[in-house]
Amino acid sequence: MSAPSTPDGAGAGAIRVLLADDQALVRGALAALLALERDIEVVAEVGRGDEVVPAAQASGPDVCVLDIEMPGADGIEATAAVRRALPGCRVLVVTTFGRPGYLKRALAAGATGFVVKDTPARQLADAVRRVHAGLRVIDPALAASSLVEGDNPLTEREQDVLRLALTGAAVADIAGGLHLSQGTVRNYLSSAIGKTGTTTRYEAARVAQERGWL
Amino acid sequence: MSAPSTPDGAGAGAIRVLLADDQALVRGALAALLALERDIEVVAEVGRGDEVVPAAQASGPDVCVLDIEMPGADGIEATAAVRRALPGCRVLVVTTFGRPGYLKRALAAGATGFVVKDTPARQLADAVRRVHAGLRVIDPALAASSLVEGDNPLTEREQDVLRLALTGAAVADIAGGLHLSQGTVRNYLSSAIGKTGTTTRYEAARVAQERGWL
DNA sequence: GCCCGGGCATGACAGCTGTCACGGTGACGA
DNA sequence: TCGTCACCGTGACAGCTGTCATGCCCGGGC
Repeated sequence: MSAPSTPDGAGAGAIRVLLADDQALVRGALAALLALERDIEVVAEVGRGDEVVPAAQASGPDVCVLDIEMPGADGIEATAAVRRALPGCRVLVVTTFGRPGYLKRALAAGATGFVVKDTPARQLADAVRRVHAGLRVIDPALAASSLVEGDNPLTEREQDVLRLALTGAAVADIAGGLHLSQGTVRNYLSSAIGKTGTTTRYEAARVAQERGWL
Repeated sequence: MSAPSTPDGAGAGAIRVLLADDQALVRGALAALLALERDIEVVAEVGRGDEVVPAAQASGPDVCVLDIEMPGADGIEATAAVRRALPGCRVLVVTTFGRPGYLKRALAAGATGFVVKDTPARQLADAVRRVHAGLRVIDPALAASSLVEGDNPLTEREQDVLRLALTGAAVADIAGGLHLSQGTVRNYLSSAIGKTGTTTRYEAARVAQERGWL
């Protein structure tokens, strides 16, 4: 495979890529996949969100390929941090769950591309190239459902109580954790249940999470 | 990298591998990783559990590398089906969640190996070789926690009601779905809550799922 | 200055959840 | 034959959940 010229005129240099995924096997496999491309070079691999920026600063990638669910910091936080620390570096988010809420937050955080792990493997390298060229790479179906779903209707406090509800905490525990009264917590829960169209706080939390609202 | 001789004396032939994972990107990346090994050949890739046996029959793999969570049939069902249909074919289960319950059921279904996606990438090929040689490949930490946790204490009916509880169904819905009275359902739920050491049916269902009891 | 929304709170209420006691039936193993 | 276990059921009860009405305070936008 011949090496194409890079859009910014840098000549024969390969696209330098940093990979972040908490699963070592998946990360290594993705590195192997990208290493097949002569114009792409994997220069760093990390397994935690909070290792992305230090590793990027040390290795100087052109593109960061980031999973979302990682310890230390999630991929969206890492995206924002990368954009701040290395403005010339572009971010491609690669995630298991194609959640419209994730897509929106990723783009808001500065990601150039967003693909899900259902994507055919051969498209990953192309996505990296396109992102490197400054082109948007977003799964069309996901973009469509993101438009349909609209913005997150939950207030900050509603999100707070739902996050604790996800852990199975009782109203009294949530109240204690957020320094609110139990009645207030019940009001926020009830409101969140209404906005998600569910009947219990557990369902509300799950649906909010699925939509990327949490 | 030189090709080692195979343990069964088949000579220079590479180990034929079938890959099953519902995420195309992960599946393709794993195929790329294994394809780097001169003694391993990926002969088929499928994305659904119920495609495993037909594909295996068509391609004649020595080892099937199976994810667990797949549409059509999960990797444990696929393991049992492969062992029945092609007794000479060995199975290596590769999964995201290292759940002791999964491990036990996978081994009971006939899997020779069981690794989690936290495994370093370079160990996958070695795991495939060892499984091909008939050797057990099991993550030691997982094996240890599997022994500690003991068997699944839930009765069939308790599992049934917890599965429906996972979907957020109310007692009346669960009763209707299983043709039981509401009181009976509450008794089973209460018993399952006790056995999982939780306080709500949602937590009980989640914990049971985490332990591989569901 | 007014209006609106979010945050926070109290209180009342209907219905649900989970626990517990008790009991019948059938299968199975000793 | 007996004991045990799972399955199934009823009923009572305490406490929790979710809804709803109502109201205050504060900050932002018009």
